[in-house]
Amino acid sequence: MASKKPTVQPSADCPRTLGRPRSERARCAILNSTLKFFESRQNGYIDLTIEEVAARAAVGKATVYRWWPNKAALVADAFAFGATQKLHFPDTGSLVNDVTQQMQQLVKILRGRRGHVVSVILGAGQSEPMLLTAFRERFIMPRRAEATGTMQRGVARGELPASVDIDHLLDALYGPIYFRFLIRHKELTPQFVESHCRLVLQRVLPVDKSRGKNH
Amino acid sequence: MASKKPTVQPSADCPRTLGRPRSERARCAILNSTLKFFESRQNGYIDLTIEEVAARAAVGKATVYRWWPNKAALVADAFAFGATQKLHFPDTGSLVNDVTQQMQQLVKILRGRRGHVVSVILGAGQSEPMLLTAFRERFIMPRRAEATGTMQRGVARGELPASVDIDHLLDALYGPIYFRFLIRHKELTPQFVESHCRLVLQRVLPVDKSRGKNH
Amino acid sequence: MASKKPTVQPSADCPRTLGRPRSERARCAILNSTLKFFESRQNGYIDLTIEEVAARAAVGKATVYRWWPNKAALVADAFAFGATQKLHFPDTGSLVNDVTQQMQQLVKILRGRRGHVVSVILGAGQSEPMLLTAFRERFIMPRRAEATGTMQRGVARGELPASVDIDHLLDALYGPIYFRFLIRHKELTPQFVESHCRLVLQRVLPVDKSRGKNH
Amino acid sequence: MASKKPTVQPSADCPRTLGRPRSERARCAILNSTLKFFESRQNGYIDLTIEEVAARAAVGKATVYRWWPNKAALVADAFAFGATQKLHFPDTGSLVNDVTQQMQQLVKILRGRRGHVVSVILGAGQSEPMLLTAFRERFIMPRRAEATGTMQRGVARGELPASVDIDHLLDALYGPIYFRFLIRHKELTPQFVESHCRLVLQRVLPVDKSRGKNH
DNA sequence: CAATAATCGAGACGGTACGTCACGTCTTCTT
DNA sequence: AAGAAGACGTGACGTACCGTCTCGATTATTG
Repeated sequence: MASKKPTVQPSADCPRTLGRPRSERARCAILNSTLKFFESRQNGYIDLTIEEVAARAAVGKATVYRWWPNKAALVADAFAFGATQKLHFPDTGSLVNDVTQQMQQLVKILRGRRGHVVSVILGAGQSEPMLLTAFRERFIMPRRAEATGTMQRGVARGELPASVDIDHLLDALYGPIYFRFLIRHKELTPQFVESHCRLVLQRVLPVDKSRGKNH
Repeated sequence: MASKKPTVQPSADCPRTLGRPRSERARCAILNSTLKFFESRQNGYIDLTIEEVAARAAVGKATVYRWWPNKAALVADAFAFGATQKLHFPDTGSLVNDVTQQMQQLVKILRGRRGHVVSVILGAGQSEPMLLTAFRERFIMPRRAEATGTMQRGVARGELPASVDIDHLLDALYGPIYFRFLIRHKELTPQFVESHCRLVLQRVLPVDKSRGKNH
Repeated sequence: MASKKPTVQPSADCPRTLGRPRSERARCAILNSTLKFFESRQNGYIDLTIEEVAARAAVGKATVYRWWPNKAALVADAFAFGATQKLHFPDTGSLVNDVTQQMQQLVKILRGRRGHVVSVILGAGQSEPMLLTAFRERFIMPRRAEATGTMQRGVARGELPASVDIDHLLDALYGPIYFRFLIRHKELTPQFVESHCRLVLQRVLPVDKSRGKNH
Repeated sequence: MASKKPTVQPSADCPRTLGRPRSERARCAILNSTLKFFESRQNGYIDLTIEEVAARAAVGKATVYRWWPNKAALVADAFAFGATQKLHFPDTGSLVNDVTQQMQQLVKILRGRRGHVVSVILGAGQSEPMLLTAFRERFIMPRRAEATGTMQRGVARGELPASVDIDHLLDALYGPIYFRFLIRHKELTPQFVESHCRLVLQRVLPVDKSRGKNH
């Protein structure tokens, strides 16, 4: 579907010159009104209406449809627009420390205002492949790439065996976080994060150095 | 919430004798038509229309609304109605075996027809607390209770330390499964299940027998 | 349409014996609840609901349908059931007096509680021939027959010419009453009745005796 | 009642410039489809369905509700929209002639296609004050105003006494027409009109010239 | 500077599904 | 057999949003 509606800025080869230029005010107002809707908690993807988004942004409905083909695209863009940039891995020299600290940051986000947007997107994404893909590409994957770097540093330092399956390890680390976040059967506390990091990494660490190696 | 609309069977204190009794045919037709809708894959919770459910079940719309207050309740009931009963833990004498086998069954379900219903419910549940609660109570929790039993057998057998946090352990086991199931960043293969079980359950024993004690 | 549902009481030749006899209580309750509905003023035929009639009469809906084929029949019966019997022509020896007195009684009814039922029936009757016919046969015609008698007495007394068209005369007398009653453009006062009787009868009376005949 | 839904054309104080303008095509299609429904005879006000009106006009249901608050308003407007304009009093120099001719026109309309609309409106109007009022203001009253003019000419010409109660006289003239039209107990023939006009207007003159004065 | 062109706000349009209500029928048990 | 209770399939109700379509007004570039 080569849509005529450019979600991103016009590419350089397209003149993009005639007529009134797109209103930046409108764009921001729309994205913000979308974010605001979710951040109030309680409301879900289904309850989000373009009609209301437009009204709250003091924008014509057509202006929304001109730039976003559907609700999913709008929500994905809104999320990216407001995405927290400050979610990074430190480099303290200790794998466990690095991972734990980053996961604590993640959990803080998930439990905060912005967290609701994440669950809404993941939820709606189950019925809207586009939305899920967008979330994966824009949120999960970049962080995963960085996490891979952290793991490789761990391997280099000898904290992890060279044979470790990093993808598996990341799922083992983050899976239970999202599990509790999405199923809500138990609270997602910092204590849980702490203890979970230890649980998983303890299993992949080479045998405790203090006890001596096995060979 | 003392709703007038009893989704469950009438409690004993209600005479339940006056008037025409509820049609069992209608009830089944409605639930089946709901299930069928999701099992076709592709369609999401938003696309499910009470109007269509009623029509496909050859039932009046009002009959649906008489017994289910909203779409979420209907879907939850439909899921429970068709819920796979054959998802149980064997008792092979080996914790790893028991858990692995049950998780393989679970993954088979998640990857099959019924799996789509699960993702739809979990997805919609992010915006409909009632739906999520229903799914948790009816699907997750019963299995979790059984799993707890299996773990306790493991403790009794000495495969797990008495101090183990079973809730945490279950999240460590199942979280990554659901993570891959919901985020879809990597395929949810039997190999992954196998290897993940090993990862989490290995070295849980207070002392790995094959390596001998340290003192 | 030889309906199985007898609106009138069973004829004598029908045994009418098997099973539980029709409940007189139910019949009265239904008719009364129907009348009561209209007498509150404000509510119209369209707003009358069999559901509500049954509920207010503490009667099963089916019991209403068993005895009355439709709303029109029910309303017609209810009207007949509660029909004022005290609408008769006096015989004072003076045509003008007789007619005036009866018309004043009629107007009193039309302006009272029961009047609303009349307008409702006439109104609904415009779209339900059966209802209009019922009202005509049960209310208009009997009175008209009596009026015809009064007129004939007038002819006998020499108050009216023998050539008078009684049907026309009655329409000239009652038409304007119902006109004001139904169109509501002017109030239907006793003064109007008084003056209208004089207007019409003055035109059909033989030339005023006090002035003597012309030849 | 300062309704937001303007049934009439926008008043001058309203800019009426923003947004897409109201579709004249839709307005006409709706009114015509309403009229057509009644002109088929047989069907009554109750049977008229907004759903069907909209469908037959190839118009969204919401468009009907946007401009007319209820069925009554729609029917009233439809009637006004198609209202016969050619119902006027001639000025032949003779009161009896003028009135007779106009009443014959009226009766022709009442007995024709459009007559059914009139009876439907008057009927439904008995339960819907708004509808009755609309009919009175738009149909009855304008004609009555004109009739008053005709009567006043009669007074000027000496055909009527200056003291005549014109309202009463008009009711005496038109009441019986509508009486027969609504009760349907006798046919509404041109002969009846002819003879009724004569009845009411004869001897209205203070002194019948043809017979000479009495003193 | 005027013409051109795309966007803006506003809001009406033809639709679809909503959740409710009453219809007239039915099925049960009770009287 | 008739009663009350109340669930049934049906279909219209009036509402809310959908995504599209005019409008007049605005804001840039181009001739």
